[in-house]
Amino acid sequence: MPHLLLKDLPRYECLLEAAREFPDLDPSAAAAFLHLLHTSDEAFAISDRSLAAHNISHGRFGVLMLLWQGVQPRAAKLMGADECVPGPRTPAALADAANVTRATMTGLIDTLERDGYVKREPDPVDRRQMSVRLTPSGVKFMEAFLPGHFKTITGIMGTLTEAERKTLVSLLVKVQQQTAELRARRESSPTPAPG
Amino acid sequence: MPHLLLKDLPRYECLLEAAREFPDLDPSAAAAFLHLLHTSDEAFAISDRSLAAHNISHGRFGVLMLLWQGVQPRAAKLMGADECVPGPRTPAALADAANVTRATMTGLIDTLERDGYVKREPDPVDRRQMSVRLTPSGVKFMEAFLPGHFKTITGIMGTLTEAERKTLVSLLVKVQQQTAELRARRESSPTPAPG
DNA sequence: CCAAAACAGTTAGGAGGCTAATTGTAAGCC
DNA sequence: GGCTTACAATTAGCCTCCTAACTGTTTTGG
Repeated sequence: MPHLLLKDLPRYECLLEAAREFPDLDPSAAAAFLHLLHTSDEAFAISDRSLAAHNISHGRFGVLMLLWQGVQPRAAKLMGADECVPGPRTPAALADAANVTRATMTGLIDTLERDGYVKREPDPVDRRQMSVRLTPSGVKFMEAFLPGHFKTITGIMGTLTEAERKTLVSLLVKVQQQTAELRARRESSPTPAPG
Repeated sequence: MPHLLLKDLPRYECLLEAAREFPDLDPSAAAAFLHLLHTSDEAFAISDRSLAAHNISHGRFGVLMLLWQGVQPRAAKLMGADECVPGPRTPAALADAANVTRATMTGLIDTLERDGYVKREPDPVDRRQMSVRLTPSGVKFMEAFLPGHFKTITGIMGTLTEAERKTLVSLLVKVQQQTAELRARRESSPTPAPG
């Protein structure tokens, strides 16, 4: 569902051929890039169907996960907290944790509130802030939904052995580090280094 | 830009911990899944900036690539054609190749036409059909844009050796096959096999 | 030969992203 | 105390994707 990606990826031999015409084209890099996006897209689509069957989107699901760690101690562990931390509560903190803008978070909370999964409450101390909480209905949804969703994800990766998964993650982490560096480089120096 | 994904992925030890509470959670599968989507998202964002700097989106870029193979023989090789094939021309064929709906393709062609990169022409034989072609301006754009874009993609994967790229692709292909099977299974049997 | 079905493309309306502008509240500073 | 700045959240408006409904054209078949 998410990006537009070609249905059929070019074969590697074709990239090799094309590289003769385009000196800037690195065939193995292009192949890795295209396969990465394509595979992620497919995996995302499977996961999305699992969510859509319960009338929930990936965005909303992320918010529910973030809120859930404040409700269920065991959920906190899922999200990377060493101990039981309350987790984000304000729209701003949620937006930061979920990596979306505050405006987007407003929209997500709107629909979650409309569906009865979360509730906004004004902060008694700072009247600029709101506090967002899972409703009992939201907690119930997570309890009911998560096991099946975990199975779906396991199914997607079920074809890889433990060792292969480990290798895959280590390669992906390398790419992540590279993208992080590229982003840092671009942010810090719109003017490339002098000299 | 595309999906909402948590900014910080849970660490593997946390997933291991959490798996004690959720019997359906497979820690290594979840880790692989999350890293796959996250890495793809980062790579996509880098590529998207490269495109956005030229006021073009991934969707529009895909359409331009599809049309370009009909103009430039060397471009055809990039797209996986064994020989110089004319490539898709009608909105329906483009939508099919790009894996989006026809309605979406209408919108993409609208904006590309507005920006002067493509042109719609009525089919003289079948008056239901349109024929979409790159304008000279569109061809010029591709010639000017592609080398830099190839460099961007190469940069993203630049941290991996040739061997690592090969390994990565082979693992991703395995996952693709799995997702394809999962999709086929779901499509063919809403009613699971009898007996 | 003409009605029905199939098909190409578009339009209408929805969801979830984004940026930019607004509103209301808190904090800092004469 | 009151002015200015900073901040939280929302609103408004745009983009790209979707599905569903609509328009016009071709094909099919009695």
